[in-house]
Amino acid sequence: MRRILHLDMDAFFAAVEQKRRPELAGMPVVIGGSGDPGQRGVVSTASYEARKFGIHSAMPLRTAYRLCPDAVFLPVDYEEYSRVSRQVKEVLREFSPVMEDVGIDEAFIDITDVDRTPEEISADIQKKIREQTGLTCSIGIGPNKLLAKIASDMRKPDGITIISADNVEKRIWPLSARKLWGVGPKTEAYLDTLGIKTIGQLAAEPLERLVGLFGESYGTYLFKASRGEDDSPLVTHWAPKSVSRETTFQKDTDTWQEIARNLADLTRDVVNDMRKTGLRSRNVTVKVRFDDFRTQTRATTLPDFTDSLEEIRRAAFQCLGRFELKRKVRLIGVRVGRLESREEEGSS
DNA sequence: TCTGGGGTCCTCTTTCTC
DNA sequence: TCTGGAGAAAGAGGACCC
Repeated sequence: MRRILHLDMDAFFAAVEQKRRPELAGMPVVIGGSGDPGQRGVVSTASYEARKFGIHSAMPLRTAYRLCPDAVFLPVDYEEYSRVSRQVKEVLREFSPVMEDVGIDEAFIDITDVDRTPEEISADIQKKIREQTGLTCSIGIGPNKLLAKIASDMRKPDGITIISADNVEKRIWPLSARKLWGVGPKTEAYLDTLGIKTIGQLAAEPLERLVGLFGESYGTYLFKASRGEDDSPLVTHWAPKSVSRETTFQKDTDTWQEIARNLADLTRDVVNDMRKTGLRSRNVTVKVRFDDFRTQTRATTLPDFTDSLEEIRRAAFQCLGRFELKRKVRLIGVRVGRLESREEEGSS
Protein backbone atom coordinates (compact mmCIF):
# COMPACT_ATOMS: atom_id res chain seq x y z
CA MET A 1 0.00 0.00 0.00
CA ARG A 2 1.34 3.42 -0.95
CA ARG A 3 1.50 6.28 1.53
CA ILE A 4 1.02 9.68 -0.06
CA LEU A 5 1.31 13.01 1.72
CA HIS A 6 -0.34 16.19 0.45
CA LEU A 7 0.79 19.54 1.74
CA ASP A 8 -1.22 22.72 1.33
CA MET A 9 0.05 26.08 2.58
CA ASP A 10 -2.53 28.00 4.62
CA ALA A 11 -3.81 31.19 2.89
CA PHE A 12 -0.38 31.24 1.27
CA PHE A 13 -0.11 34.64 -0.47
CA ALA A 14 -1.78 36.46 2.42
CA ALA A 15 0.37 34.63 4.97
CA VAL A 16 3.59 35.60 3.14
CA GLU A 17 2.52 39.25 3.13
CA GLN A 18 1.57 39.15 6.81
CA LYS A 19 4.90 37.57 7.63
CA ARG A 20 7.02 40.19 5.90
CA ARG A 21 4.82 43.06 7.13
CA PRO A 22 4.09 42.19 10.77
CA GLU A 23 1.75 45.17 11.12
CA LEU A 24 -0.70 43.22 8.92
CA ALA A 25 -0.90 40.29 11.33
CA GLY A 26 -4.45 39.72 12.52
CA MET A 27 -5.87 42.06 9.86
CA PRO A 28 -8.10 41.22 6.90
CA VAL A 29 -5.72 41.07 3.93
CA VAL A 30 -6.79 40.50 0.32
CA ILE A 31 -4.28 39.68 -2.41
CA GLY A 32 -5.29 40.05 -6.03
CA GLY A 33 -4.83 41.86 -9.34
CA SER A 34 -3.04 45.18 -9.12
CA GLY A 35 -4.03 45.59 -5.49
CA ASP A 36 -6.52 48.32 -6.37
CA PRO A 37 -10.07 47.15 -5.57
CA GLY A 38 -11.41 49.84 -7.93
CA GLN A 39 -9.77 48.08 -10.88
CA ARG A 40 -10.80 44.88 -12.64
CA GLY A 41 -9.39 41.78 -11.01
CA VAL A 42 -10.23 38.93 -8.67
CA VAL A 43 -9.09 37.75 -5.27
CA SER A 44 -6.15 35.34 -5.39
CA THR A 45 -6.01 34.73 -1.65
CA ALA A 46 -7.79 36.19 1.36
CA SER A 47 -6.39 35.95 4.88
CA TYR A 48 -8.49 34.04 7.41
CA GLU A 49 -9.51 37.38 8.95
CA ALA A 50 -10.83 38.53 5.53
CA ARG A 51 -12.65 35.24 4.97
CA LYS A 52 -14.81 36.03 8.00
CA PHE A 53 -16.38 38.78 5.86
CA GLY A 54 -17.30 36.24 3.18
CA ILE A 55 -14.32 37.07 0.95
CA HIS A 56 -12.87 34.11 -0.97
CA SER A 57 -10.66 33.33 -3.98
CA ALA A 58 -11.96 34.15 -7.45
CA MET A 59 -14.29 36.81 -6.10
CA PRO A 60 -14.15 40.15 -7.96
CA LEU A 61 -12.02 42.67 -6.04
CA ARG A 62 -14.85 45.18 -6.16
CA THR A 63 -17.17 42.71 -4.42
CA ALA A 64 -14.51 42.02 -1.80
CA TYR A 65 -14.17 45.75 -1.22
CA ARG A 66 -17.91 46.07 -0.69
CA LEU A 67 -17.84 43.24 1.86
CA CYS A 68 -14.90 44.70 3.78
CA PRO A 69 -13.77 48.22 2.83
CA ASP A 70 -11.29 48.20 5.71
CA ALA A 71 -9.34 45.22 4.38
CA VAL A 72 -5.79 45.78 3.16
CA PHE A 73 -5.67 45.16 -0.60
CA LEU A 74 -2.30 44.15 -2.04
CA PRO A 75 -1.03 43.22 -5.52
CA VAL A 76 0.20 39.71 -6.26
CA ASP A 77 3.99 39.45 -5.84
CA TYR A 78 4.76 36.14 -7.56
CA GLU A 79 8.51 36.50 -7.24
CA GLU A 80 8.35 36.65 -3.46
CA TYR A 81 5.82 33.79 -3.23
CA SER A 82 7.96 31.68 -5.55
CA ARG A 83 10.97 32.28 -3.38
CA VAL A 84 9.10 31.11 -0.25
CA SER A 85 7.60 28.25 -2.25
CA ARG A 86 11.09 27.00 -3.11
CA GLN A 87 11.98 26.97 0.60
CA VAL A 88 8.90 24.88 1.34
CA LYS A 89 9.64 22.41 -1.46
CA GLU A 90 13.22 22.06 -0.26
CA VAL A 91 11.95 21.03 3.16
CA LEU A 92 9.67 18.46 1.55
CA ARG A 93 12.49 17.03 -0.53
CA GLU A 94 14.39 16.29 2.68
CA PHE A 95 11.63 13.81 3.48
CA SER A 96 11.22 12.18 0.08
CA PRO A 97 12.82 12.54 -3.34
CA VAL A 98 9.54 11.62 -5.02
CA MET A 99 7.67 14.91 -5.14
CA GLU A 100 4.94 16.28 -7.38
CA ASP A 101 4.54 20.04 -7.57
CA VAL A 102 0.95 21.25 -7.68
CA GLY A 103 1.29 24.92 -8.32
CA ILE A 104 2.96 27.36 -6.00
CA ASP A 105 1.47 26.36 -2.64
CA GLU A 106 0.81 22.61 -2.85
CA ALA A 107 2.75 19.41 -3.34
CA PHE A 108 2.52 15.66 -2.96
CA ILE A 109 5.34 13.47 -1.69
CA ASP A 110 5.48 9.69 -1.63
CA ILE A 111 6.40 8.57 1.90
CA THR A 112 5.83 4.85 1.36
CA ASP A 113 9.46 4.07 2.09
CA VAL A 114 9.94 6.50 4.96
CA ASP A 115 10.45 4.50 8.11
CA ARG A 116 8.36 6.58 10.55
CA THR A 117 4.68 7.05 11.34
CA PRO A 118 2.66 9.49 9.22
CA GLU A 119 1.96 11.54 12.35
CA GLU A 120 5.67 11.94 13.09
CA ILE A 121 6.53 12.85 9.51
CA SER A 122 3.72 15.42 9.29
CA ALA A 123 4.54 17.09 12.59
CA ASP A 124 8.20 17.25 11.60
CA ILE A 125 7.40 18.83 8.24
CA GLN A 126 5.16 21.43 9.85
CA LYS A 127 7.85 22.26 12.37
CA LYS A 128 10.59 22.64 9.76
CA ILE A 129 8.44 24.77 7.48
CA ARG A 130 7.54 27.01 10.36
CA GLU A 131 11.22 27.38 11.28
CA GLN A 132 12.29 28.11 7.70
CA THR A 133 9.44 30.40 6.63
CA GLY A 134 7.36 31.28 9.68
CA LEU A 135 4.29 29.92 7.90
CA THR A 136 1.77 27.20 8.67
CA CYS A 137 0.51 24.46 6.40
CA SER A 138 -2.08 21.69 6.45
CA ILE A 139 -1.19 18.10 5.70
CA GLY A 140 -3.24 15.14 4.53
CA ILE A 141 -2.07 11.56 4.28
CA GLY A 142 -3.74 8.72 2.44
CA PRO A 143 -3.12 5.63 0.32
CA ASN A 144 -3.29 7.75 -2.86
CA LYS A 145 -3.24 11.34 -4.11
CA LEU A 146 -7.01 11.68 -4.17
CA LEU A 147 -7.48 10.82 -0.50
CA ALA A 148 -4.38 12.71 0.63
CA LYS A 149 -5.69 15.86 -1.01
CA ILE A 150 -9.17 15.52 0.45
CA ALA A 151 -7.57 14.90 3.84
CA SER A 152 -5.39 18.01 3.80
CA ASP A 153 -8.54 20.09 3.31
CA MET A 154 -10.36 18.60 6.31
CA ARG A 155 -8.49 20.38 9.09
CA LYS A 156 -7.29 23.88 8.29
CA PRO A 157 -5.24 25.78 9.14
CA ASP A 158 -2.21 24.00 10.61
CA GLY A 159 -3.91 20.59 10.66
CA ILE A 160 -2.92 16.99 10.09
CA THR A 161 -5.46 14.46 8.80
CA ILE A 162 -4.93 10.81 7.99
CA ILE A 163 -7.35 8.75 5.92
CA SER A 164 -6.89 5.03 5.39
CA ALA A 165 -8.45 2.88 2.70
CA ASP A 166 -10.80 1.24 5.18
CA ASN A 167 -12.37 4.40 6.56
CA VAL A 168 -13.35 5.89 3.22
CA GLU A 169 -17.04 5.25 3.85
CA LYS A 170 -17.01 6.95 7.22
CA ARG A 171 -14.77 9.92 6.34
CA ILE A 172 -15.40 10.54 2.65
CA TRP A 173 -18.92 9.50 1.81
CA PRO A 174 -20.63 12.19 3.92
CA LEU A 175 -18.70 14.96 2.09
CA SER A 176 -20.15 17.03 -0.75
CA ALA A 177 -19.40 15.60 -4.20
CA ARG A 178 -17.76 18.97 -4.91
CA LYS A 179 -14.86 17.90 -2.66
CA LEU A 180 -13.72 15.40 -5.30
CA TRP A 181 -10.91 16.66 -7.48
CA GLY A 182 -12.35 17.27 -10.95
CA VAL A 183 -15.88 18.09 -9.78
CA GLY A 184 -16.38 21.81 -10.30
CA PRO A 185 -19.42 24.09 -10.12
CA LYS A 186 -20.97 22.78 -13.37
CA THR A 187 -20.75 19.12 -12.48
CA GLU A 188 -21.90 19.83 -8.95
CA ALA A 189 -25.03 21.59 -10.27
CA TYR A 190 -25.72 18.75 -12.71
CA LEU A 191 -25.29 16.10 -10.01
CA ASP A 192 -27.68 18.11 -7.88
CA THR A 193 -30.40 17.82 -10.54
CA LEU A 194 -29.92 14.03 -10.30
CA GLY A 195 -30.41 14.18 -6.54
CA ILE A 196 -26.72 13.42 -5.93
CA LYS A 197 -25.19 15.69 -3.32
CA THR A 198 -22.62 13.61 -1.46
CA ILE A 199 -19.73 11.41 -2.47
CA GLY A 200 -21.60 8.50 -0.87
CA GLN A 201 -24.62 9.06 -3.10
CA LEU A 202 -22.29 9.12 -6.08
CA ALA A 203 -20.75 5.85 -4.94
CA ALA A 204 -24.23 4.30 -4.86
CA GLU A 205 -24.59 4.79 -8.63
CA PRO A 206 -23.72 1.87 -10.90
CA LEU A 207 -20.74 2.30 -13.21
CA GLU A 208 -22.93 1.95 -16.31
CA ARG A 209 -25.14 4.84 -15.23
CA LEU A 210 -22.20 7.17 -14.58
CA VAL A 211 -20.59 6.26 -17.90
CA GLY A 212 -23.93 6.88 -19.61
CA LEU A 213 -24.25 10.28 -17.99
CA PHE A 214 -20.65 11.48 -18.13
CA GLY A 215 -18.91 9.46 -20.84
CA GLU A 216 -16.38 6.66 -20.58
CA SER A 217 -13.45 8.61 -19.22
CA TYR A 218 -15.07 10.93 -16.68
CA GLY A 219 -17.79 8.41 -15.70
CA THR A 220 -15.20 5.80 -14.81
CA TYR A 221 -13.18 8.39 -12.94
CA LEU A 222 -16.18 9.43 -10.81
CA PHE A 223 -17.06 5.80 -10.09
CA LYS A 224 -13.58 5.05 -8.78
CA ALA A 225 -13.00 8.37 -7.06
CA SER A 226 -16.23 8.10 -5.07
CA ARG A 227 -14.84 4.84 -3.66
CA GLY A 228 -11.55 6.49 -2.77
CA GLU A 229 -9.75 4.60 -5.53
CA ASP A 230 -6.94 6.35 -7.39
CA ASP A 231 -3.81 4.72 -8.79
CA SER A 232 -2.43 7.79 -10.54
CA PRO A 233 1.33 8.13 -10.02
CA LEU A 234 3.14 11.20 -8.77
CA VAL A 235 4.31 13.27 -11.73
CA THR A 236 7.82 14.36 -10.86
CA HIS A 237 8.92 15.74 -14.22
CA TRP A 238 6.88 17.34 -16.90
CA ALA A 239 7.37 19.51 -19.98
CA PRO A 240 5.15 22.51 -20.68
CA LYS A 241 2.56 21.94 -23.42
CA SER A 242 1.71 25.56 -24.02
CA VAL A 243 2.73 29.09 -23.10
CA SER A 244 0.20 31.89 -23.01
CA ARG A 245 -0.50 35.48 -22.04
CA GLU A 246 -3.83 37.23 -21.81
CA THR A 247 -5.11 40.50 -20.51
CA THR A 248 -8.47 41.94 -19.56
CA PHE A 249 -8.97 45.56 -20.58
CA GLN A 250 -9.84 47.92 -17.75
CA LYS A 251 -12.66 49.09 -20.01
CA ASP A 252 -14.18 47.01 -22.81
CA THR A 253 -12.93 48.35 -26.11
CA ASP A 254 -13.80 48.34 -29.79
CA THR A 255 -10.71 50.31 -30.84
CA TRP A 256 -8.79 48.08 -33.23
CA GLN A 257 -5.51 49.87 -32.52
CA GLU A 258 -5.82 49.17 -28.80
CA ILE A 259 -6.64 45.51 -29.39
CA ALA A 260 -3.80 45.15 -31.88
CA ARG A 261 -1.26 46.89 -29.68
CA ASN A 262 -2.12 44.59 -26.76
CA LEU A 263 -1.95 41.51 -28.95
CA ALA A 264 1.49 42.58 -30.19
CA ASP A 265 2.70 43.13 -26.61
CA LEU A 266 1.34 39.79 -25.40
CA THR A 267 2.88 37.99 -28.37
CA ARG A 268 6.26 39.53 -27.60
CA ASP A 269 5.97 38.37 -23.97
CA VAL A 270 5.02 34.84 -25.01
CA VAL A 271 7.94 34.62 -27.43
CA ASN A 272 10.35 35.93 -24.76
CA ASP A 273 9.05 33.27 -22.38
CA MET A 274 9.45 30.59 -25.00
CA ARG A 275 13.02 31.61 -25.79
CA LYS A 276 13.98 31.75 -22.11
CA THR A 277 12.89 28.14 -21.73
CA GLY A 278 14.38 27.05 -25.05
CA LEU A 279 11.10 26.15 -26.74
CA ARG A 280 9.72 26.45 -30.25
CA SER A 281 6.11 26.20 -31.28
CA ARG A 282 4.05 25.08 -34.26
CA ASN A 283 0.63 26.32 -33.18
CA VAL A 284 -0.69 29.80 -32.40
CA THR A 285 -4.11 30.46 -30.87
CA VAL A 286 -5.71 33.85 -30.29
CA LYS A 287 -8.50 34.20 -27.74
CA VAL A 288 -11.08 36.97 -27.59
CA ARG A 289 -13.64 37.48 -24.85
CA PHE A 290 -16.47 39.85 -25.69
CA ASP A 291 -18.35 42.21 -23.39
CA ASP A 292 -21.08 39.57 -22.93
CA PHE A 293 -18.36 37.18 -21.65
CA ARG A 294 -18.62 34.90 -24.69
CA THR A 295 -15.16 33.55 -25.50
CA GLN A 296 -13.93 32.56 -28.95
CA THR A 297 -10.60 31.20 -30.18
CA ARG A 298 -8.97 31.05 -33.59
CA ALA A 299 -5.93 28.90 -34.16
CA THR A 300 -3.40 28.31 -36.90
CA THR A 301 -0.68 25.75 -37.47
CA LEU A 302 2.72 26.97 -38.65
CA PRO A 303 4.73 25.26 -41.39
CA ASP A 304 7.61 24.64 -38.97
CA PHE A 305 8.59 24.87 -35.32
CA THR A 306 9.71 28.41 -34.64
CA ASP A 307 10.55 30.97 -31.97
CA SER A 308 10.66 33.84 -34.43
CA LEU A 309 8.71 36.85 -33.16
CA GLU A 310 7.99 37.89 -36.75
CA GLU A 311 6.42 34.57 -37.74
CA ILE A 312 4.44 34.14 -34.54
CA ARG A 313 3.16 37.70 -34.61
CA ARG A 314 2.10 37.30 -38.23
CA ALA A 315 0.21 34.13 -37.33
CA ALA A 316 -1.44 35.83 -34.35
CA PHE A 317 -2.65 38.73 -36.47
CA GLN A 318 -3.90 36.35 -39.13
CA CYS A 319 -6.00 34.71 -36.38
CA LEU A 320 -7.19 38.09 -35.10
CA GLY A 321 -8.35 38.92 -38.61
CA ARG A 322 -10.70 35.93 -38.59
CA PHE A 323 -12.81 37.28 -35.70
CA GLU A 324 -15.98 39.24 -36.31
CA LEU A 325 -15.34 42.13 -33.94
CA LYS A 326 -18.91 43.36 -33.76
CA ARG A 327 -19.10 43.68 -30.00
CA LYS A 328 -16.74 45.35 -27.59
CA VAL A 329 -13.78 43.25 -26.53
CA ARG A 330 -13.15 42.51 -22.87
CA LEU A 331 -10.07 40.30 -23.09
CA ILE A 332 -7.40 39.42 -25.63
CA GLY A 333 -4.97 36.54 -25.31
CA VAL A 334 -2.41 34.56 -27.26
CA ARG A 335 -1.12 31.04 -26.74
CA VAL A 336 1.53 28.95 -28.43
CA GLY A 337 1.18 25.18 -28.36
CA ARG A 338 2.65 22.06 -29.97
CA LEU A 339 5.97 22.84 -28.35
CA GLU A 340 9.31 21.20 -28.80
CA SER A 341 12.49 21.96 -26.98
CA ARG A 342 15.34 23.35 -29.07
CA GLU A 343 17.75 20.64 -27.91
CA GLU A 344 15.56 17.74 -28.99
CA GLU A 345 14.80 19.38 -32.31
CA GLY A 346 13.19 17.15 -34.87
CA SER A 347 12.27 14.43 -32.39
CA SER A 348 8.55 15.30 -32.24
C1' DT B 1 -22.70 45.29 -11.95
C1' DC B 2 -19.92 41.48 -11.67
C1' DT B 3 -16.96 37.43 -13.48
C1' DG B 4 -8.02 37.18 -13.56
C1' DG B 5 -4.36 34.63 -15.50
C1' DG B 6 -1.76 30.58 -16.66
C1' DG B 7 -2.25 26.18 -17.38
C1' DT B 8 -4.24 20.90 -18.54
C1' DC B 9 -7.39 17.73 -20.40
C1' DC B 10 -11.51 16.13 -22.70
C1' DT B 11 -15.14 16.09 -26.26
C1' DC B 12 -17.18 17.17 -30.42
C1' DT B 13 -16.84 18.77 -35.13
C1' DT B 14 -14.50 19.83 -39.27
C1' DT B 15 -10.95 19.11 -42.51
C1' DC B 16 -7.47 16.44 -44.66
C1' DT B 17 -5.60 12.28 -46.66
C1' DC B 18 -5.57 7.88 -48.47
C1' DT C 1 -12.94 10.84 -62.84
C1' DC C 2 -16.28 10.64 -59.33
C1' DT C 3 -17.78 9.19 -54.88
C1' DG C 4 -17.59 7.40 -50.34
C1' DG C 5 -15.65 5.90 -46.17
C1' DA C 6 -12.26 5.46 -42.54
C1' DG C 7 -9.02 7.35 -39.61
C1' DA C 8 -5.95 11.01 -38.28
C1' DA C 9 -5.10 15.69 -37.41
C1' DA C 10 -6.55 20.16 -36.45
C1' DG C 11 -9.79 23.47 -34.63
C1' DA C 12 -13.11 25.08 -31.29
C1' DG C 13 -15.17 25.16 -26.95
C1' DG C 14 -15.65 24.19 -22.24
C1' DA C 15 -14.71 22.35 -17.45
C1' DC C 16 -11.47 22.31 -14.17
C1' DC C 17 -7.21 23.23 -11.35
C1' DC C 18 -4.31 26.67 -8.38
